[in-house]
Amino acid sequence: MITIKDVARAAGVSVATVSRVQNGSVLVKETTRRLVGEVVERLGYSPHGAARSLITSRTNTLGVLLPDLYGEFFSEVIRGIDQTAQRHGYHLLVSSSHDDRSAVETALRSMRGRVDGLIVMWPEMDETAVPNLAARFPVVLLSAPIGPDGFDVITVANYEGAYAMVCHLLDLGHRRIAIIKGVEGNADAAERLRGYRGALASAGLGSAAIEVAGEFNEASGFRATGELLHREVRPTAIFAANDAMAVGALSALREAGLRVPEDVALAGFDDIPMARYLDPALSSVHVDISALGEHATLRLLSAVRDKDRHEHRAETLPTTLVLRRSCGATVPASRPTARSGLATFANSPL
Amino acid sequence: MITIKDVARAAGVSVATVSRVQNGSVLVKETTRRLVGEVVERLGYSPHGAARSLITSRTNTLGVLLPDLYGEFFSEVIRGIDQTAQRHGYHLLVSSSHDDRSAVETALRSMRGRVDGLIVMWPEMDETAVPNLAARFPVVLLSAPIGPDGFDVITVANYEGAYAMVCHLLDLGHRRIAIIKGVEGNADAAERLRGYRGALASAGLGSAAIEVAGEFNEASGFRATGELLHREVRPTAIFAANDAMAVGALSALREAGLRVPEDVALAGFDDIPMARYLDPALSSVHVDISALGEHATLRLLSAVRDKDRHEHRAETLPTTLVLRRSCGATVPASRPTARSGLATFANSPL
DNA sequence: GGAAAAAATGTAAACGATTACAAGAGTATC
DNA sequence: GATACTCTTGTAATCGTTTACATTTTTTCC
Repeated sequence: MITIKDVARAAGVSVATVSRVQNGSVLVKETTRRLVGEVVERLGYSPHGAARSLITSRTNTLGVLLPDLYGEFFSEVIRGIDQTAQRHGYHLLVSSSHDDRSAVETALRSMRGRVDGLIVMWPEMDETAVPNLAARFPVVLLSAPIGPDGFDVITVANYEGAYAMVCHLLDLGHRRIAIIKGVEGNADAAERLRGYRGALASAGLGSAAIEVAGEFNEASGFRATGELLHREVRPTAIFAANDAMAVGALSALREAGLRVPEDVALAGFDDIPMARYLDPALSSVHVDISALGEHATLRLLSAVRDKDRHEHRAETLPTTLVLRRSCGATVPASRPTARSGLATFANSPL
Repeated sequence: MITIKDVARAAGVSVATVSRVQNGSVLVKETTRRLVGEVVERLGYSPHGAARSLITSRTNTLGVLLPDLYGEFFSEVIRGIDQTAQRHGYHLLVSSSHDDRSAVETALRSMRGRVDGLIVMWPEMDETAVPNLAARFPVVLLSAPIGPDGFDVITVANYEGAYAMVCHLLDLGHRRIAIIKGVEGNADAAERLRGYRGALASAGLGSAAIEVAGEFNEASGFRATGELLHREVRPTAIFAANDAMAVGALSALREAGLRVPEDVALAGFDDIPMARYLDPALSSVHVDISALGEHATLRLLSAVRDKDRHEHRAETLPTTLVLRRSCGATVPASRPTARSGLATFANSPL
């Protein structure tokens, strides 16, 4: 492999000069610059990243720790992170499947000296994990249920979104509204549940809650819906704590011969890209998922570059209600309006 | 930041000993091992990745270059890569948006000394780019239209898959079958088109081809379908060269008040996870997308570990026809069978 | 108890870059 | 022509590890 020494020798200059040319230093005569440039080109030299990182103590890389890489949600998060990082000249080191504490710690250790900062999405996290996270390099947390002591935290307006959606279902006249809950111990799931309960309570229906467990994936949404349909008193509306479960619910309802929204209304959370293409198109609480990644990256870059001046804060991304056919709002079936079918092309990231 | 020297000093041993303990060398007395271990723990030491890479010339990281990170297809590819890499103790450095030559070259340069090998998905690549790829580190190409001289290449049975799907549509009695083509210059797109033409030709319909341009995304599928519907002679079946375009086509057909499959049959390619949840569920040429990533990773790991013994080869992943409602096969609407709706849970990776 | 062998530890040279500092080469000024 | 600049280049230390080799300590065996 070609090193800087090879280039220096071939060009008849010192390694310092080659280094200076590579880094665009002004202290190089034009003729030398050209000479070295040619040799670099001819030999196909590219600097050794690790060596560079070692001496400069900057890697130009950001670490990303996600619970999983499966599904549209994480895909969108990564896309947001990647776009932003790339725009600022940073690479991405990704790692997934960190459900338990020790897996996260292992991943963290292995990142030292490889990244300048880290984005961690870990909704199951609790305060006891904090000490391990801090004091290595800047960290931005996504969906973590803790305050901004030591890191930036970015969350989604889960409570408000769920509250609004359930209120909407109430407005449509539903009184038996079920929720398919998210993963136990997951911060997003907990807040969405709280929003659901809050909305029911505000309508004086606090005791009418119908709650069934789910795990944020299609299969559990399918299963949970089957369970709901076997109860004596069937719900007239189902609010799934995320879209993946809503997709499973939709399959289960179709399978049971029930029409959506006529027999059972359905709503989800996240507004993943797929939501608008389902039939009926899925009403959901819209989250700008890639913006989540983008904000996280911007906070992290700020922390990385102004280590001193940067101050941590907690940020909450707003949610909006996206009403499509599945919840039985007044959107006509055959000719979808701006918010449901076709016109989504206008504001979709295609 | 804590370095190995700090640990050595605190433990009253040399850095060599600390290093040995860290790497589980057998040449360490048990008591020393414990002592050092405790100090490491107490100080929260973790070795510096770049320093380690520099001296060992192994990074334990694989690079991944994709055209994009958007959509279910790439998401699945990455998932396959990640799972496999992780299982073998490797990290992933990802980079996206490499449509043109120079972007790829830049990305390549910046990877030296940061990765042990590279997976490049670059369907628009041509032979002239080969010299730049080789001679740095092991490279595995996905969907590249070139032979295995210098790297491993993994492709999908595009021709066969498209051929089979179009034959199926012919079997169903369709005679005016349109194709929404993929990106110009894209190897996968070209092969799928060739399969379409081949199938028509085999039925003596070579001159009846109806071809319209597309770009592998929902919007272009929508647009292309609109175009098809405005022709004097409407096709009775549409074969989209990938599922994303089929999704757009489905929206356009629904929008035009046409029933699928009764008025127009529809089929896609890739069988992305979303396909089974559409209504009607989308018939598609199934590609085991995450297996694509997995195979690429395994080939690369082999190349990385047995640099000498490893020999390059070209591998083609088989495709299978997945018939759901959208193409008008004999799958009943209300009770989906094993291949279409519900039962997909059984073999899906949920 | 002492020599030889085995086991444990330490010393120091790498790895490939960056960069402070020193030094050499021009060039303007008197 | 010497002095004091500026501009360009080179020398060598440094980053944090690993590891060959040297050295010390412990064990074995007679």
